[in-house]
Amino acid sequence: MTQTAPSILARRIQEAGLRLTAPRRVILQVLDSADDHPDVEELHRRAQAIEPGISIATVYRTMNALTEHGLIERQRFDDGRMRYEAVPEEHHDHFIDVETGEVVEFRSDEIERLQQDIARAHGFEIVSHRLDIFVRRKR
Amino acid sequence: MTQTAPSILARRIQEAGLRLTAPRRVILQVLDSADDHPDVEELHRRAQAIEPGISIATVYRTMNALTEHGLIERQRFDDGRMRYEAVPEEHHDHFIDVETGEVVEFRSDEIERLQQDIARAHGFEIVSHRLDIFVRRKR
DNA sequence: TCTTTAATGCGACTAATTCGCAGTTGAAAC
DNA sequence: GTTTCAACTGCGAATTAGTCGCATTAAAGA
Ligand SMILES: [Mn+2]
Ligand SMILES: [Mn+2]
Ligand SMILES: [Zn+2]
Ligand SMILES: [Zn+2]
Repeated sequence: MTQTAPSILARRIQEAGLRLTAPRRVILQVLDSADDHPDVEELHRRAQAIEPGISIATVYRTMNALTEHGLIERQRFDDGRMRYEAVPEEHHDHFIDVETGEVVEFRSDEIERLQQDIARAHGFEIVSHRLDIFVRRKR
Repeated sequence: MTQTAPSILARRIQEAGLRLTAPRRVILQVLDSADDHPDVEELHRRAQAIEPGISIATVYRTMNALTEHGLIERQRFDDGRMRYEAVPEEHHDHFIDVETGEVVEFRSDEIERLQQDIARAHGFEIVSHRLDIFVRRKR
């Protein structure tokens, strides 16, 4: 039987003590082949395309489990919904094009370092942060 | 009759072509005397304390009107709800203490400038941005 | 193969916010 | 001061994103 290549996340989900179920296999495959920042509804749509019958509740629960175990990253831009992306090699922040909705990633070591400095000066240690820059294309 | 001093926002709301109604007077008074980042439920609670009978729908609608006219600033930290604050003299970003929920404001001209630089390098112009730093007190 | 218990699908529920509607009222025009 | 009328209000119903209870299924370790 031709079977889909095992997801990169599949290993990690089992290492985390989670079960690798059929719906999860599909969701992980969707996540592996995503290079954007889909929300649950979009993930569900993509999962359905591979294997109809997967419940949206399962997508929600799976994404929660993955997030809690640090296997995926969760973002909320400006519309209400949560968006997901693979845990990146290296932390990055986001430009969001207000006209198109397009998301562009960037990283500034300088900004990261300045945040550390400012937090320290306030007697805080950083747990996490989010820098969303809403932009439009210059012309 | 002793009447509350007219809200600073009262003038501006009329300049914006909005009506200065009784519920709005109360809400504006609440906003003027707030120095934190209350959500709608908290604003409603405070408004009710001054004048019972004000509907939460009115608070929602008023905050939307104020936001649309740029008379107030709207934030969403990490819980789902929207939070509001007076439009600040000068833009600032936020530390959010993950243990207490406390919000501390800060401003870094350097970070602001770097954002401009990076956006420009990507061919973007910045519409707005948000930098939320989730922290805990160092000890 | 057996057993245990996490995971699933479903539909009901919740929380935050919006909306339709009938009645009220600010404020501009008389 | 009175009239006028669209903006605003309170109410409850609707919407949206996400969670949860429950009976059933099925991973995966023994
Ligand atoms: Mn990203
Ligand atoms: Mn602030
Ligand atoms: Zn960053
Ligand atoms: Zn800033």
